Amino acid sequence: MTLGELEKAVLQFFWKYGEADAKQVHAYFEPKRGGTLNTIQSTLDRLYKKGLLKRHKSGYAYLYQATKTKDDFIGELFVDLTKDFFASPENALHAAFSSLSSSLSDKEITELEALIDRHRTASDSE
Amino acid sequence: MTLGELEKAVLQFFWKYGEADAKQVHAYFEPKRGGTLNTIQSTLDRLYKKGLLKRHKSGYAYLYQATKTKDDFIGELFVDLTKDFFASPENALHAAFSSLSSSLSDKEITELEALIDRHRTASDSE
DNA sequence: CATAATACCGATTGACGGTCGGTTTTATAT
DNA sequence: ATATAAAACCGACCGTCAATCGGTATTATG
Repeated sequence: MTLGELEKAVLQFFWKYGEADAKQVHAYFEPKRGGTLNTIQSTLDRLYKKGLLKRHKSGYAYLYQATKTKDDFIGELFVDLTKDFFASPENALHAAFSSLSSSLSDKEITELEALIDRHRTASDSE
Repeated sequence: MTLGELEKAVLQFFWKYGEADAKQVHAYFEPKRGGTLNTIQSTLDRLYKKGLLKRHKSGYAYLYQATKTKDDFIGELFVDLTKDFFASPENALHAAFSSLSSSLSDKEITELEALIDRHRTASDSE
């Protein structure tokens, strides 16, 4: 699943603002980058067909919103593009952390550790 | 930086086998997927121009090898494709872990934690 | 039922990976 | 030095896909 620049920007829009129709999305992007309403509609439709947006009619227009949270999207994206290189997402996560760790501050490491502890506790109680 | 199927496979080859010339790479892939030596050469050249392979002459041919470890590559790839969505790689790593954590076993979590501890210790001693 | 608002269709453009034939360059052997 | 074999390099073509947008069909509403 490869995403274009506009597609990524539009996804970001939905994670930030929630729900919108093509007209609203266009109003948001037009000052920043130009382009017609049609272009936005195509992009919305492409993201819809890719399963990244869902929609329902409201009056004339469709109202779109993201199907996944940003975190889940990133998680899936990560799995998707490491699957060609690693046997399992765990291994890939391990690799990514190893590589990135040297640029992480102690604070960030502590936060990540806290996140891990939280998960372990949650999983213990199941 | 987007990689094609063959490009990914060739990178994997170099991480596994180290150093090789076009002929050797072709010999490796021909039984699996066909294709001429020229196709392999183009791919090698493309990866070279992308900075993912380095090379030096040896006799007639160039000997290629990966410029980055697999882990570093994955780390950079991760940064690359999260930079459109997150302010910092740390946030992205956090998100990816949050999303993926539910599918991690306790053993995997413990390993990740150990990895983190190791890094913290190393950084303390600097 | 008219019309305004939006969806939908189709064509075009630009990148890019994959593919490979043909030509040029170069390392080696005589 | 020169022939030749081996590899690099060039250029073309195809398929895919995101971006773009004009034009037409559809549909919600007054």
